[in-house]
Amino acid sequence: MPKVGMEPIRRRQLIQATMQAIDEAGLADATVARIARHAGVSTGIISHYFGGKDGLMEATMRQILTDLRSAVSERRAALADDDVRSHLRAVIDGNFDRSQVSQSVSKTWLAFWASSMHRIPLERLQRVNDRRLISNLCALFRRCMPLNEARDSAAGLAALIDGLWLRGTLDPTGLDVERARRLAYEYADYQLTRHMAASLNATDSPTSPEPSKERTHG
Amino acid sequence: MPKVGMEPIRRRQLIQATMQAIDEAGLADATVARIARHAGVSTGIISHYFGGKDGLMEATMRQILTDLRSAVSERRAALADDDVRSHLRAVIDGNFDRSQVSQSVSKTWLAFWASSMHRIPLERLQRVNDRRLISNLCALFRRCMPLNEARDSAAGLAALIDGLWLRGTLDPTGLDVERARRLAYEYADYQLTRHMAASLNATDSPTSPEPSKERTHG
DNA sequence: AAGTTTTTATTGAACGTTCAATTAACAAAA
DNA sequence: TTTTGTTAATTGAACGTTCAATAAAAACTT
Repeated sequence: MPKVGMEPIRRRQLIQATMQAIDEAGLADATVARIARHAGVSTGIISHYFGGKDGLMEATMRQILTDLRSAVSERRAALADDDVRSHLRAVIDGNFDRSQVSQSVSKTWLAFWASSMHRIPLERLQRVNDRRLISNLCALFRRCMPLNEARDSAAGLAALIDGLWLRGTLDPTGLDVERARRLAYEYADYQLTRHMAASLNATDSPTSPEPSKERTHG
Repeated sequence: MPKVGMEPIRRRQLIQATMQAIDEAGLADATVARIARHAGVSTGIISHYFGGKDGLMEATMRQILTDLRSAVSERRAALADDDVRSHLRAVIDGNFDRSQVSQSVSKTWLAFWASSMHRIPLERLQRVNDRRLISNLCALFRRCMPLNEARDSAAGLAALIDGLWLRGTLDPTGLDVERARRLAYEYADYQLTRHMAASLNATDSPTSPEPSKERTHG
């Protein structure tokens, strides 16, 4: 009879080893030999369980997306209050979880992000995730503002989250998670209050103020 | 004497061809053969003018950064008004120029962004550019708010710009430049007015408002 | 013993680099 | 004007390396 229950163990091992290899050497130099070495197994095992390197890469990205999805939905499910603001903060917190977990996850995410533009299977996974974030945010903002404004608020907040995360990943110092969450919180609050003020004042001038007038050039 | 003055022509040709190749097939499949084919020359010429593939890649990234630098500084130099708000908008406009120029530039930028974490020469170039953007923004915000707040405003706006650009690059639809600029403008204005309101009210509570009913923190 | 898991050795394709040969431009010599 | 010499520019085939995939042997579990 066979050796039993090895498959899920090996799959988790190899996915973890893939992230470590990408963290260590980048996607271009994450060879099957290096990945296998990280997992403490031989190279042939990768084709055995994933059909090949591409299969392992896709499984790794799918794992990362699944983890992010869980991080967000768990936080939203655990909310005591059901107001928009709390849900927005839960989404923000969940999205910055991926950085907290480990540097290897962040680097792997970024590597896949870049290569998803040219690898169809990765692109599909990427787009599903992107749409979910926008969709979640838009549905929340929709509770207290018209659709068009909700769309812009969602696009802006999603961009800010991704931008903060991206800069934190590239920064050798690492991401300052507390600061990133604070900036994202403030932006979300700004979007909420901005609409409240507009609907209260009922003015038709939603555009910008004139903060200061200066001269010199930096 | 030989055919003279070919070097600057070939260098420009090959850098252009590199971006096209990366746009077409991604950094991983941007082989010297493909790049040479795009430029209409033979493979050997790359080593002749750039010392090798790595040299060409570095030169390509340097070109992109130089173009961005020019786009920003030209817009700032051409400003009629010298107030903070105008300068911020010039920086924003300049940063979204790189997307307008062409898709190949955006894709190349993103590819280098991801690989800069593992290639030291690219990382150095990347960091110089990052610091310049933050430094520019921080100096501008510094004109009308304390240093700590200016730092946060700069970090937030830089993240929003990069996030909008990143999402636009990944989106097959392409970046909606007008919308991206509008969202960045609004965020910049929010940072400016936020401080004005705080300094006018002279309250010691610079934190968030209360848009909807809530209690706990996510 | 029987069958699955795992290793090891091998294969063929693809890559970047190199370099001897060729081409083209120009100046000097005839 | 024509010829010859010189040299940068350019080619492309050959080379050595590296990689993922494969298959057959080995090890291990039931």
